[in-house]
Amino acid sequence: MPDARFSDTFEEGELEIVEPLCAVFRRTLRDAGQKYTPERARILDTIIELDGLFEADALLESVREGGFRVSKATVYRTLKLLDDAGIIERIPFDREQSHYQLVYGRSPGAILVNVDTGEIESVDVPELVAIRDAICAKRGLVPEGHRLQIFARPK
Amino acid sequence: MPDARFSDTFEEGELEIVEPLCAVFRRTLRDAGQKYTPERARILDTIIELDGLFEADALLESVREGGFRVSKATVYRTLKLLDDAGIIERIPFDREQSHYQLVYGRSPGAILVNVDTGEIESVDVPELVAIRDAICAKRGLVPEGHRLQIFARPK
DNA sequence: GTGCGTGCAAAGACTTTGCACGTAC
DNA sequence: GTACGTGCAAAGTCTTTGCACGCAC
Repeated sequence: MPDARFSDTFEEGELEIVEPLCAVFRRTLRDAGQKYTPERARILDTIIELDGLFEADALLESVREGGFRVSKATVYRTLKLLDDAGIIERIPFDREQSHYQLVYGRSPGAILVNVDTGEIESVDVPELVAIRDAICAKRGLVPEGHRLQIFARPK
Repeated sequence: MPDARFSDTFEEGELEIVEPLCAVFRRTLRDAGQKYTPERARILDTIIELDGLFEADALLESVREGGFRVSKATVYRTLKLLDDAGIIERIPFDREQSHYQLVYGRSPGAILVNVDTGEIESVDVPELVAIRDAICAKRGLVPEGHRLQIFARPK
């Protein structure tokens, strides 16, 4: 199995990533006195392979492909670390398990949910930032982030 | 205790409600061959008193005030009915229980979350509809709804 | 009178945690 | 060598469900 610790499969046409994600994660961990283990590296790598939009159990399954052994607990613990590091974002859903999305270095967008098929797509919505900031400014708040979910069905 | 079945405490300056919410609910139930029970009436009334933004356990507690006896199960079952009827909307949150919001007759808006205090406010964002519709149109989808959460902290 | 609704407790789904062992630094 | 991390299984949280009884229509 490949050693994910030094790979960087994250490539987006839209914007230039100056630093591999794994380096970001490693630095964040080190700054908190935490360790960059093979499990954590492998999990981040798998998230990138999944195109950055996934559920915890699907991630676990993918991580285990090829015989890599990880526990559910480690996956959940790593997801929380990645969330805290601002690399991914947890997206809670109705009557379903949470989804997670890669967000680091991407412009904040929306989740488009096809209510017929359950299919989920990530959409860029740059103008949301202005809307959000205006709402916060009016109340003397500093925006920390936002999340938009759009539900739709085929015509 | 007051009989909620015939009261209508829902009043919004912003828009005119032509029909009491309880009447909407009652009609929806009847159309589905279901019954308008005191429990259901009381729960809807309490939601209105809570200004239409609440969590399931807070609702249960409020409903029980004054000695009214209801089970948790009935509250959850009624919430699902109200959601299906388009009167309220379930809003799943991170690492927390879901929140619910009164939406019937209101323009679709956003939830503003103060990440320091956990306080939650409902905000009108009419321009979201256009954004949403444009995204759906581009993909040949019919919009069913949307949901925006904004996270902010005091300056 | 019949079918839908209710309460209770138990089950469920997803996620988190305690503990003993293992390993990155 | 010393935290910190891991796996396992058990516990937690919120929510849903099965069943017997009760009530709205």
